[in-house]
Amino acid sequence: MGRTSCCDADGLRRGAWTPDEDQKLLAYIQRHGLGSWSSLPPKAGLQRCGKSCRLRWNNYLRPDIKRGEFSLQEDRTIIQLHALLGNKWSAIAAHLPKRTDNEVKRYWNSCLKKRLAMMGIDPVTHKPKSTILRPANGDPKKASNLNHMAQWESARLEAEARESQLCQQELPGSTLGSAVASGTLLKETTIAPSPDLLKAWQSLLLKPIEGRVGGGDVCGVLGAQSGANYSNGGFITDNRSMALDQVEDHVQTMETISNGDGNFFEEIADILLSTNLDNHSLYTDSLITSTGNGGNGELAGTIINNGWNDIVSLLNYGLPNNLSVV
DNA sequence: AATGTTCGCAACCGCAAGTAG
DNA sequence: ACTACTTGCGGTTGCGAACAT
Repeated sequence: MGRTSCCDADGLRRGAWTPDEDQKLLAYIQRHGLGSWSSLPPKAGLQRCGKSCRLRWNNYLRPDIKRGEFSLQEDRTIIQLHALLGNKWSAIAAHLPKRTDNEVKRYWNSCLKKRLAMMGIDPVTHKPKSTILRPANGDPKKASNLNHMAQWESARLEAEARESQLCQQELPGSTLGSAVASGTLLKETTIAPSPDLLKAWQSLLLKPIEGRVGGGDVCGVLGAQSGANYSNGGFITDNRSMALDQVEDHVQTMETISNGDGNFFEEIADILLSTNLDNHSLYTDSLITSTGNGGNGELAGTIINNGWNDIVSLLNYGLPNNLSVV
C-alpha cells in the first residue's frame, strides 16, 4: 500500500484481495490442506506471495473466525491479559476463541485503549495516570504496588458492575452474579493456560524470590522493606528457604497441570487456598521475620496479600464463560 | 452539498525464531 | 557450526466509509 514490496519485484499482486483470489485460496486449502505457504501461490493459481496468502487465510478466510462485536467477557479478558502479558497479541488471542491476533490488536488500539485512558488508566502500564495514592512513606516501590492494585481493582469493579447490570437485565433472579462474585464459576470452567500465561504466572510467583533486594511488581514489597538489610541477608531465616521450596513446588505443580487435563485455574485456586495466602502465611510469616521494626512486616503482608488477591481476581472475574480447553 | 476529519479494517513491513540442508 | 529459507509476530500504513463542520 504505497510502499515498495518484495512482491513488486516478482510481479506479484498486492493490496486488497478479490473474491476470485479468495475462492482460489479457499479451494486449494480445502483440497490440499495447509502446507508450505511459500510454494502454495503458484499451485493455487495465485499471483501472491506466500506471506500474503498466509495472512489472508489467518486473518480472514479461516472458517473458525468469529467476526463482529466483542462481548463484555472478551473485553475483560483482553484487558486483564494485556495487563499480564503486554502486547502479546497472539497469546491474548489464544484465550479468545475464534478471534485473531490482528483483530484483538486492532480492537485494543481502536477501542479498549481509549476506554482505559478515559477511565484514567494508562493503557501501557495499566496504572492510574494521576494516582490518588500517595507514595507510601515516600517509597516509590510501595506506590508502584498500590498503583498496580488500584488498576486491577478498578477493572474488576467495572466488570463486576457490568456483570451485575447484565444479570439484572437479562437474568432476573439468576444466580450468575453471585456465582461470579463467589468464584464458583471457576469450578464450571475448564481452561488450560497458554505458555505465555503460564510464564507470566510463574514470574509473578518467583518475583519476590528473584527480586528480593530490588523489589518488583506485585510482590516486590520485600525490596521496599529494607533493601540494604536484605542485600546482606540479615533478615532471611530458615523459614524463608522453606517458603522458597514451597513456591518452587507450586511452580512445578503448575507445569504439571498445564501439561495435563486438569482444570488450570481451579488447580491454581486450590494452591492459593492451600497455601493460606489469605493469612499472609507464605510471605509475611515465613519470609518477613524479625525485622526490628515490626510494623513493616504487617504492611508488607497486606500488600502481598492484595497482590495475590489481584491474581485471584483474574482467576475469578477474568474467566470467560465461553472458553474451553485449548 | 462540499470538504475535512475520524474511525474501522485489511494488508504490508521488518524482525526474530525456528528449521532444513 | 553455518547459512538460507520459512514462519510467526507485532507495529504500521493506506483505503474507504461514516461522521462532523
